[in-house]
Amino acid sequence: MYLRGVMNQQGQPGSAIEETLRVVGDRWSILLVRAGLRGIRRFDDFCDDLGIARPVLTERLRRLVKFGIFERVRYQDKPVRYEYRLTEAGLALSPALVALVRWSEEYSQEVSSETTLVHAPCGTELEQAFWCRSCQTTFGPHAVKGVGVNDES
Amino acid sequence: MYLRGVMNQQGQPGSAIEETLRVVGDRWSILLVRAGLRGIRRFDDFCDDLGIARPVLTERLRRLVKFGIFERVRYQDKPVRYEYRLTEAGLALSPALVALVRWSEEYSQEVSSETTLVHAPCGTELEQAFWCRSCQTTFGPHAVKGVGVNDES
DNA sequence: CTACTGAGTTCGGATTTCGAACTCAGTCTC
DNA sequence: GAGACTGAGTTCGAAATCCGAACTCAGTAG
Repeated sequence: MYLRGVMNQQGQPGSAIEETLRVVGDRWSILLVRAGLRGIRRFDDFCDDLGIARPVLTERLRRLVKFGIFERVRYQDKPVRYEYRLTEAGLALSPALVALVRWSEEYSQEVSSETTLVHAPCGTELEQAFWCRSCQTTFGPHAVKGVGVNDES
Repeated sequence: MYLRGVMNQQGQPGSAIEETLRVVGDRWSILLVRAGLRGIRRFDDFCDDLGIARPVLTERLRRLVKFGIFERVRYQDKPVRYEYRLTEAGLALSPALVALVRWSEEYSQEVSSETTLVHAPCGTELEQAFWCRSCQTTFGPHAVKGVGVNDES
């Protein structure tokens, strides 16, 4: 097989997505982002909502803050209290989340097969597509070059 | 099939995405899917490409097979050899992957900001959008109802 | 004075991950 | 036909993570 410029062994850069998954690719981080999108901001609320262990939550939030996905905001002074809010970068993870939710709905028979993701203004179930500004068209994953979907085969 | 029966700690069913992340939400699984999309199929190639430890790869592949994302295919008899191919469900994870790659490129500090994802026919950098069949429009994450993106704010 | 809140820390034990070396059947090279 | 090689794993002990439960610390409320 041919490796195209991706060195991932020791301390090498690795591709962008590998770094990203090193930050966000654990069992909790994406769930934390989702909780953030649902409006959860406080330590104890994350804890209760996800059932994550406190020390792990502490460490995870610290890391997500460090990588600019959440920010730690003082929201009260008397007893000093902080909460965690998604940054713009954190919000920008929502397409990935939506894709995961859609996949979950389609391939996990389990439980409600009710559609949970809709276009807010009209209530229609949403589709996810790629958009080409030049061509003014939408297209599916097979016309994407770069993840390797269409490399060789 | 697929994800039926995945429980969280307390034995509760949990929402669809929680189950999904329980299967796919670790440091390696998504990278394995990506490697699969890039055409990698053999045990040793996954190993070399990702630098994943062999015992972990064994366990991870077994799980992904169990949940219908990869299938284990005998491709040779003389010495019996198996390889791992993405199933349809596995391929269907590509939108999530693409979303992550795009996010990585845009927000991940470090490394080249060269565009790696393009619309194959024309070479334009792709955008990712949601598509409403009823309205015949694309829209961004803020018009999505269901992940909580539009709760308050 | 006591109880409670919120955001953490500390603890010891259980689980997961790691790299390196080993296995095992068959095949290729000399 | 002896030795090296291949591919798909296992086995090992050490190191890193994860866990729940209990504790801390500042301030507030009764």
